[in-house]
Amino acid sequence: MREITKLFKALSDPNRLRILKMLEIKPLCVCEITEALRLATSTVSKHLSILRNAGFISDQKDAKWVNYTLKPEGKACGLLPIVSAWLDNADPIKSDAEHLKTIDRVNLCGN
Amino acid sequence: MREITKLFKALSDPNRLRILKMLEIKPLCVCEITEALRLATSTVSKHLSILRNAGFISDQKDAKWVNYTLKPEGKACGLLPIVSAWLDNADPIKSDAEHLKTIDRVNLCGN
DNA sequence: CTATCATTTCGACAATTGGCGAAATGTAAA
DNA sequence: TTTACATTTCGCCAATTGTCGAAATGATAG
Repeated sequence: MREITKLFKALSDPNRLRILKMLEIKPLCVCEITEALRLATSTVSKHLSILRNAGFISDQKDAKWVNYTLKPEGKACGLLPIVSAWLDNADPIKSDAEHLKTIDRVNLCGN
Repeated sequence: MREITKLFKALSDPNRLRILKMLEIKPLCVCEITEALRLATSTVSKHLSILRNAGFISDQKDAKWVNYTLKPEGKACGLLPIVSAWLDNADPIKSDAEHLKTIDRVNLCGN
């Protein structure tokens, strides 16, 4: 029961939904997501830990960065196709996708 | 976006999930749900308004009582089959179903 | 018309949540 | 080994949430 409510709590925040939709496009590191959402790094890190803990995403170290990716297996992701389709028409989602094209981790974080 | 997060917030509380599962069995009035969950009536009423507002349930007046029922149409209920299956194995759900058999609104609320 | 009674609304309170900046962590490069 | 820097953790604060009891509501029954 706790597992299940944790899963829905994770989906209850607009910034976390934006993160999931951006990860649908490609894996991203914390600083890229921070730039896209315009939140403090620590805030983004906390959102990511909530999504990871609920089973939606996982992380892999890559040089200086931590890449986050959608986790295709697991109970949680049975919902994602449905939710994802709803979100395509929601407000900041399309502009996030555009914004993402202009974001480059090397430019963002120094090289 | 707000619509969608409202929907997930509604599913983020264990007592509200218990209510949805009980309504899957049969329509219930507030006092029956109150007895099943052992919460204050006002608390149950608020949970029901959150579920109604998110599009999961609707209410019909029936003599002295207000019957709540699952709402089969609407975006919200696309999720329910999936969620419902998860919950079948969750902890208080089965005992709620048993408990429900012994609950009668006429006995509960005087006649 | 009045009284009853199921339900909703209100006000209060403790607990949780989302946000921030600062400090800690840990890894990669020098 | 030491430095640099991306990320996480830690306090803190304001806002939201789940809960209750009391008061308001509103419809039914007498």
